[in-house]
Amino acid sequence: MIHMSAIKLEGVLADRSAWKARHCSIGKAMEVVGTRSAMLLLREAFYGTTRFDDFAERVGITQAVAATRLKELTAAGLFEKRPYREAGQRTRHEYVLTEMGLDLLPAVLALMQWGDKYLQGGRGAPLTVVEQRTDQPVHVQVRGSAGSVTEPDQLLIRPTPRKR
Amino acid sequence: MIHMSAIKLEGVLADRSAWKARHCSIGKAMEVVGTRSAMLLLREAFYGTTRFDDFAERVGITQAVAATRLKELTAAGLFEKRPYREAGQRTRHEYVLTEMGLDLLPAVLALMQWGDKYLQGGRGAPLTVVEQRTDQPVHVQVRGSAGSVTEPDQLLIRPTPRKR
DNA sequence: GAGCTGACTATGGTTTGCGCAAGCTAGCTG
DNA sequence: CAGCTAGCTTGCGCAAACCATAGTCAGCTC
Repeated sequence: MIHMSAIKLEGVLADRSAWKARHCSIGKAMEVVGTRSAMLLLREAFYGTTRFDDFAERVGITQAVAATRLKELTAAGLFEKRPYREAGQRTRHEYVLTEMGLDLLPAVLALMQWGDKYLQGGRGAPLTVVEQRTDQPVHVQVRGSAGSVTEPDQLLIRPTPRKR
Repeated sequence: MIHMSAIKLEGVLADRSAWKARHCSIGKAMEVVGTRSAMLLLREAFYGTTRFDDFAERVGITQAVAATRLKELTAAGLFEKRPYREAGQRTRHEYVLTEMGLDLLPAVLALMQWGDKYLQGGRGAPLTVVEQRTDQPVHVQVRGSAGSVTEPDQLLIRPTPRKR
């Protein structure tokens, strides 16, 4: 099984041994959401959970970890901690996803899709994500703005042109 | 900024407090690639790196970590370790992505895209990924098989129907 | 057969992630 | 005003992730 499908590198990047990926977004992203607990808290938030105890209980982590992680994620801007009050109840707090948090959905679904395919021991996905309008399963795809799905060997990386 | 965009849950899933996500693919995926070093090794592999020393050097991790991680990822099936020989050289080994490893590209690019948007302090993406054919930037998107991009609030999760 | 090189392994130490168990506090209910 | 409950915090201990430095080993070149 031979795969010569490395992404092509352009310009100054062409000689991989001549540059270092110092400001790599992947690395930075992993420092924010690179733990199991963080990803699972995000999953829970996508499923609609907003309260502290529910997060800890449903993710299956201790409250100590939940507190630490939620604090970090809130500080990073993925969650917003908001006070709210139900009728006749005292004021409480809920953790709500911000736009920044919501924007991680493709990454989370991509991981889920991959896990469904390779880590479920042939049983396939336990859960199916569908589009309500069409009732068809959704997929996470790499696409060019033009339209169709882009294969890995059709990709090219270049330094982002800097204005001014 | 109010976001009521939790994914909808169907059938037995509707009452979130009544079920546990026990075989969650996201959790399983994070146990395989949930470290910074693993993700960065994958990045390097996508950039075309195949040799041990290059991996360690270019990712910026120690050889000890590189060895451990590459061993794990190979055991998990994301890399294949292959002997090869260049003319007049002795036999060496290279680490090549398998299909399983390649299939993580959408997840890695999704993380990169998110990091580009939120973690580069307004500077934007250091690198741009384009489609060769059209020379247009690519995006990772959640799509229904029908065609267009699916918004988070248009998603619905149900238990996968089991055959037999 | 001395030296080089690629691919590791070994040792020792710090930091982070996580679990278990317990305690604490503000504000509502009885 | 005692008790309950949501939302935490604290203390302890283990294991995993990571770093730095140094050493090993096999097979080629000279």
